[in-house]
Amino acid sequence: MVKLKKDATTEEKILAAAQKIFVKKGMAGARMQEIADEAGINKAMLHYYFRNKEMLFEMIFRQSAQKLFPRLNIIFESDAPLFEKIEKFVSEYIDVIRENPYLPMFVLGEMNRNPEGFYKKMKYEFDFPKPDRFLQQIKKDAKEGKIKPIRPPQLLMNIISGTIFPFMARPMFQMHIGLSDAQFMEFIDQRKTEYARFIIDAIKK
Amino acid sequence: MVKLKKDATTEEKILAAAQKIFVKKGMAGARMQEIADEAGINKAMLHYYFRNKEMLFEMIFRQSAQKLFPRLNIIFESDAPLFEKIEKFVSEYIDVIRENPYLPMFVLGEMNRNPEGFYKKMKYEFDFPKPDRFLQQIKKDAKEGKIKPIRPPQLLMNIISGTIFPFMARPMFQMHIGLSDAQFMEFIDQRKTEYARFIIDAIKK
DNA sequence: ACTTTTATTAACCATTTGGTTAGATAATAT
DNA sequence: ATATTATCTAACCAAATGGTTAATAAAAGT
Repeated sequence: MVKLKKDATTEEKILAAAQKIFVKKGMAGARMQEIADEAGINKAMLHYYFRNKEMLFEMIFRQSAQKLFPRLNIIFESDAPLFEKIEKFVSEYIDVIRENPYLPMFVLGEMNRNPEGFYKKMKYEFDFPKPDRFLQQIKKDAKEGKIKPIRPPQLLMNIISGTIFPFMARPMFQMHIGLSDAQFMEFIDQRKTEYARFIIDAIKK
Repeated sequence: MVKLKKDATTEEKILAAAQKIFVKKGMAGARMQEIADEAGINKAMLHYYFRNKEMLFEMIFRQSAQKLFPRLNIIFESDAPLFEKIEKFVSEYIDVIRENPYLPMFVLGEMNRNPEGFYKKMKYEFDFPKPDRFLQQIKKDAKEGKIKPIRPPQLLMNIISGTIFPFMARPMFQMHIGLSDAQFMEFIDQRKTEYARFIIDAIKK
């Protein structure tokens, strides 16, 4: 319907439109015609530039995963002390998602529907966040008594859950507690600092 | 394909099959024919018992939400002390989801795709969990200095995130850390007790 | 017994949807 | 200028898909 970027190349317009539609409706719910309309071009162009729906989808999925994951590594791989890393992770990652609030539901949802498919592809194709070092750090700090004993994967899961989940549960949460969009954003803003402190409080001695 | 309950009524068979297919593939991805096959009946029966796809879907969605939410109230409304409530919530709710691991993604996903639609319907149609009392309890305990100061909705979100999210991120997580299904279940089992303790550690003085 | 209602099926229908094609137009090279 | 290649469109096509129908079998009333 509404095309945003006027002077973008056709290919870019398609990708932008496809991103929007796929992310909102998923692979199964997205319609090629709708993507074409959104991009303001003829449907045949989609096939001209990207062979078929599946390939276009894969493009978008990869692009989405690229937006979502690589930044993790920057934090995971840094050699800051644990608490600082946690603070950085929560704050920065919330920012990332706030700019693309539908990405987590899209990526995890599609992954859920077709786990094997992605397993093979993704792992080798781009730098997937590798939390090994981060896990090691937790293990070490726990052993040295810097933090309470905790299983590293559990802590990692805790951190990520509290960061990502609020966006996935957003409609439910807003409807439930009765929050406006602005109030939800305020809630998220508080979270940027408070959730890291929460985590740290849970593990510090 | 494989029908499980032999002596179930046709209507039950349809609901069971529809549940399975809808929850796995979502409204858009589910095919009426596939549901019929799964139930081992003629496709026309679906329309005989449930008018059309949308109504069948709504049936399943409601049924799913019923499985997922009402138990929350039992815990929310109880008058146990906070820490006990948290322990109970995490443990019991993980059990609920473990029996229906795809429900959260299904319910939240569909809700995301069509927020307005559900807003109107659900709120009045069945007892939606009302965390008011629980939030009040947190507020009171914080004010009385029983726990560290924390905004009640933030704490609520933390509890729920860590309980539900692991199931939604399961494929990603397993692929990522390299866990077998058995190992993931073990991970979840640990979580039943450890996550409540984690939360409590974060808020206790 | 037989009439009526309920349950079930196979075949069919209309629309949607992903995808193709033949041809036009614009850009680029020679 | 002319040939060649890349970009784009309208019309079309075949398969998939939600939904219907007419006929039949089974159950329930009478």
